[in-house]
Amino acid sequence: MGRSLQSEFERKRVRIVRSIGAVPRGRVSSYGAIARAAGCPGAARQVVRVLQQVGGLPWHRIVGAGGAIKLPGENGAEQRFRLRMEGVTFRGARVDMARHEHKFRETRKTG
DNA sequence: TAATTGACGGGCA
DNA sequence: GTGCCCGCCAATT
Repeated sequence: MGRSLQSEFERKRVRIVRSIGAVPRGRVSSYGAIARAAGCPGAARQVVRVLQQVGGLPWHRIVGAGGAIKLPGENGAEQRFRLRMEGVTFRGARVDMARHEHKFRETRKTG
């Protein structure tokens, strides 16, 4: 097969990028959930790296487990602002995950 | 080559 | 609810 030019890491990164991009407006997902959806369970830190490196992604829709905003300082404030602008509601300092967590669906046909 | 660093996650006191 | 520890992965130093 001809995809040998891409390393395993690069392919994982692509899947992570696509998973992040799949989170619709008004909904959120967590670092760990994105990693799992991309087929890389346990690679939450890798999701962070992608968010930092790749532009044009809905970075504000990615939060910590339980809906915690993990960005420090002004960046965290902007994330909350952007989420609110999309209609996302909070429960204290955290996103109301019960209402806004995005559910990824498997690539299974039998749905 | 080894140690350190991060927008992490989960278990436990 | 909070703080500490350990596991996790890759890039940097």
